[in-house]
Amino acid sequence: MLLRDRILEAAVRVYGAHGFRGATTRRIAEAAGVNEVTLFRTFGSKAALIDAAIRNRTAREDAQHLPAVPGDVVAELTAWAGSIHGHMRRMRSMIRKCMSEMEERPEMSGAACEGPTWAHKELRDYLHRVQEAGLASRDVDPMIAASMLMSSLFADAMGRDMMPSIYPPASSAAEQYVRVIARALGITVTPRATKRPGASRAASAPAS
Amino acid sequence: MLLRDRILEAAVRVYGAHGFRGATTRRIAEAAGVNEVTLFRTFGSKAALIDAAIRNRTAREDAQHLPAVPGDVVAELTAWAGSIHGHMRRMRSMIRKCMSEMEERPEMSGAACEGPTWAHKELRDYLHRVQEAGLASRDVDPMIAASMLMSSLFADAMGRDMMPSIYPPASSAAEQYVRVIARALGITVTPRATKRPGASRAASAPAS
DNA sequence: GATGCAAGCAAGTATTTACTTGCATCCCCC
DNA sequence: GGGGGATGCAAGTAAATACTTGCTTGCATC
Repeated sequence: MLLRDRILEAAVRVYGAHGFRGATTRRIAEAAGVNEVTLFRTFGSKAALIDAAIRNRTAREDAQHLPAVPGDVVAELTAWAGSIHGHMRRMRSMIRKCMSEMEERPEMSGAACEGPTWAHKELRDYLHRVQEAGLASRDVDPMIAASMLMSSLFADAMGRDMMPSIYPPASSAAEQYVRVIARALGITVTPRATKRPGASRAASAPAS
Repeated sequence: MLLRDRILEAAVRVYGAHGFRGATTRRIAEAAGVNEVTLFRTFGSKAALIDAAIRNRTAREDAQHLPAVPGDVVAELTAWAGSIHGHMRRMRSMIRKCMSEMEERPEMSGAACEGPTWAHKELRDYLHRVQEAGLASRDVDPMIAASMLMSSLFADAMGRDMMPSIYPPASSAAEQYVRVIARALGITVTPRATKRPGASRAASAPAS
């Protein structure tokens, strides 16, 4: 059934661009290259269609795991954070709409919360294992550290479009966040390989 | 002119609850206790009204400053972060809507970016002064540290409603974020005064 | 070729929305 | 007391929206 998937994909695209109220059945039908009546025949109502579209999108998250026994913590975290960051950035339009409509339509936007909640737990548990292995100080609550790294990735993915000046370059953002968290945890971090020597320390002096 | 302000306040309230498309002139008029026609006579159009309402709200931000010469860094940052966090939390509904509609109506939602951008700069410059004063390691880029603290406050304020389990209790959140950042910067932090002794280290072990 | 199902197409319905018009009413200032 | 400006009220308009109905067309299976 190819047509159903095409409609779902078009719906999530239009929803991401215009939100629930802005995602008119006309627009979705046009985006899917399908007659408007087909939407109602296949999904019953606009709400059911968009609900299915969001669920369909959030379902196929390829959940990436952190290693059960920590090795090179900074490298492992950087890879993981980079993938989470990329995922959030790809879904940013939809996530923004879901967040903004959570209060009005909790049953459909709620699915978007499961991903971050799961990822936070994954990260928190990993950091706990790192502490247990004696690789990090026990003075920092892993739950807080996990929250902060997740928050950094999240806010970066959401805000980079609107306020590019307050975030590091996208290519190295995840790594830099991980390194700060690692420092807080007392994990020894090797100095960054920067293109221009000396750029790593006090890189951004105040402009004014 | 009391009536104009009453309309603006009602408009921003309805906008925060329902977004641009959901903020119908009927709803705004009802919330303001005013005839619908008055909206058009006073502001011309719905778009102009909501634009004015958002600008009016974001304008009266009482900008809190960090001290020009750093003293007790953790205490100063905690106070500042707490105020920013409170502010973000009070405006969270409106911020969510602005973020989600930024792509569709950049001219009106754009005003919401100025606050965070300014706060980030304030924080980054402060951290730079802390480094210059020899109170913190120079190995961490102040811009990254500022981003991460701002991100933590922001994501907390936005996400706490939907995912309360992944954030620390609201009363101590700002302080905890500040302490982690301080650790990363190599600032000596005094151990937290917790209600139950021992709760500060390894406070949240994995549940499963 | 007949049958049945899935999809397109055209048209229509009831509701909502932004916005307008015309008139009555109130209140402040002179 | 009278005039003017601001506000309320009733009604209406044009457009958009979700959703329905009736019919045609294509296609695959028997």
